Amino acid sequence: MAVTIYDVAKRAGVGIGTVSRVLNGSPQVREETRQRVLAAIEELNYRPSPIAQRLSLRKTLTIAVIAPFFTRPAFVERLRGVEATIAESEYDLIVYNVETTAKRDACFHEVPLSHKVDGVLIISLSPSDEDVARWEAADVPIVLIDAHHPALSRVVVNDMAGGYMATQHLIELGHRKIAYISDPLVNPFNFTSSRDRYQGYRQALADHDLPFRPEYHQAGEHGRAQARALAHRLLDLDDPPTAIFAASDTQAMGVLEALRERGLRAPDDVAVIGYDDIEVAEYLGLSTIRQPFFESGVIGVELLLKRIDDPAQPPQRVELPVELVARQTTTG
Amino acid sequence: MAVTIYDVAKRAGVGIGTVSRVLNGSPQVREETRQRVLAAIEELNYRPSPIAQRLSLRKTLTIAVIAPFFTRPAFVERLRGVEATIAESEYDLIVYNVETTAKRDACFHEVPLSHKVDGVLIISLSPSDEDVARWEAADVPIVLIDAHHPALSRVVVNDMAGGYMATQHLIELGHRKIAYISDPLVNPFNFTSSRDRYQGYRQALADHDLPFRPEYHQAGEHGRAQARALAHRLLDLDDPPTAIFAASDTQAMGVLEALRERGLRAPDDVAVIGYDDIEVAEYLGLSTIRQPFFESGVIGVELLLKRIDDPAQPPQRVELPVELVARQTTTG
DNA sequence: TGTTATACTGGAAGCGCTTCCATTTTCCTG
DNA sequence: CAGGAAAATGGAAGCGCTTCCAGTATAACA
Repeated sequence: MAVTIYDVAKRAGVGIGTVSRVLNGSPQVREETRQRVLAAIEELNYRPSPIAQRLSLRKTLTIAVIAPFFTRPAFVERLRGVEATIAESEYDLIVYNVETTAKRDACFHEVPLSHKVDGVLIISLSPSDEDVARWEAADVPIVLIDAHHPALSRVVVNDMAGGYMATQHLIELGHRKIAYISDPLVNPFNFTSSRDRYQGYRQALADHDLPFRPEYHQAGEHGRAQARALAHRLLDLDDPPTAIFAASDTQAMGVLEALRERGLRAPDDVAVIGYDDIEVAEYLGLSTIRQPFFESGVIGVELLLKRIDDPAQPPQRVELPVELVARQTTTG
Repeated sequence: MAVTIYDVAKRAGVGIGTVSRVLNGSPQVREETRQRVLAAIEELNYRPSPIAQRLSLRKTLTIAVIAPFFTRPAFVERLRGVEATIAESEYDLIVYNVETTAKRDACFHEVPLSHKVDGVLIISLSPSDEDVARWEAADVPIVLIDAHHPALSRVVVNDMAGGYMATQHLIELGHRKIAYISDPLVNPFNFTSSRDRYQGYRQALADHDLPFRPEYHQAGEHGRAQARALAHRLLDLDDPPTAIFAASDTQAMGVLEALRERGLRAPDDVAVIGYDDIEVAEYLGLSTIRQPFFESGVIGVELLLKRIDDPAQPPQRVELPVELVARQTTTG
């Protein structure tokens, strides 16, 4: 049915070994023979079967990415970086979107052991020791992006520094009553960013001799609506904060919404800073902490491909910088 | 190295045919034998090699999606629908992100002929007759989402109706001077939505005996910043419009930005309606036309899988409804 | 011219499955 | 308990490649 290497060989009057050699650019083919084979390939419009190649090579030439892509805008940017880098390699990219812990567990269990991929990229989901042990037995290279495990290669940003930076920015603007709105510090997905940013927030307060007030930390499910409710709770306090640091821009939008509902304005009444610098942040004039999403995807893939080529590589940790982007919601 | 079907067969004291039969749930295996095989699989922690299965079955069990995913928020929603549906099937999903016409052409040329996939989903990119002819020769099922070609199955929304609906909404609110901001009607990616919505816009004007004024249609590259510039141009007109219909919410945001820069307010000074109902539209109080992105992805996959199972299926066209979402930027 | 090193080439074996066909086992029936 | 139909099973062939090894052509040299 489909054209195979045998058809090409017959047409070119050579053996299949020779065809294979020209396909793979082996130098040990006489130029004249190569041309003949190339002509036959062209005439038959032949494309080698990737499946057969993979079986023979004992490589899948594909890598998987497991991520909660679509629940948060930032993941899309990371995926762009991943796709762009994979596209330049000989690998295919297969994607698994995780929106529930059940799906995460299923992916964690099945994907690395499925013989479907040569490596796995995991975004924003930190595996347990048990997961990692299971994977090591299977000998599948794994790289984390925006997630943590000491035994695995990973590319991260310093969320603690980011939290510190955001808080310090507010302090430098003269604020003393600074609240923090985030996801639950402990959550089923084991997202660590809210926790790390919280550490930075606490540290910045401490370094500037500001007291930490438990009621100034409000945590709830991720989302604009939830953050809005948390902001209202903060503003209802007897001694409400004059500045709010939200653990993501999405949440910061909820905060802005709450302010608007009360006829309050940022930064005059309450300063607001978010985290991520998603697309709309600029439009909203939202101050934020920018992290290099696209680049994290690129580097994650690079680490993974390197690991696949040389499994002896020790796990590597790459830390990317974050950057303060001061806009109107803090500086007016 | 890896555990193969032979290892399982030996361990269970059966032939490989029998192991294959239990793997594939064939009924013609004695229960006792089945249990023995299952036990061996368990003990050896065996997983069949998908590559070998695929070679033997002569199916790739994977489908590709080609899309300009990341340049516009709406695509992400569609991708979610695609992924969710694929995840429930036995297929893998491999993704190609298209951000340039060169990449699009490369994907259009290579992907369907590559023997890598059993079917292809194309989002928002309309192929040429030549493309389609080439694909038909290769006999690869193709389904379009939000794109058009008479010979291919596709799931679309009625963009003309959407454009009509948006315009009529503005007319019903009393507006007579209604402008339209869109992508170029003819563009390298051959996106058709701006064009179709334009038709609807024109038709609604005509049906209500309103003149079409060429200067009220401003087209430019997609993007908030570009739309902002176009809006300024409209507002600089001697007789500026009192309402602006933007062909996407992203562009509507640019319009709102321009208004803000002039100290104008929506809807009092200028009413604004967008298209898509992306996430932030609600936050902004932006009136818009909602289309079922997620569902379009789901249905696209369903059409494709049906087509793969039965290649005799004639091409099908599924039209999804659009819906007016009236918010503050038109109704105050 | 013969000899030998070197450059090319053909094709069998093997990758890990599915499936078909032949063979063996089990189960009825009389 | 024999005989035959039905159920269960084993394993060869084949999917389309790569690669290794053996063999053949070519070139270089004496």
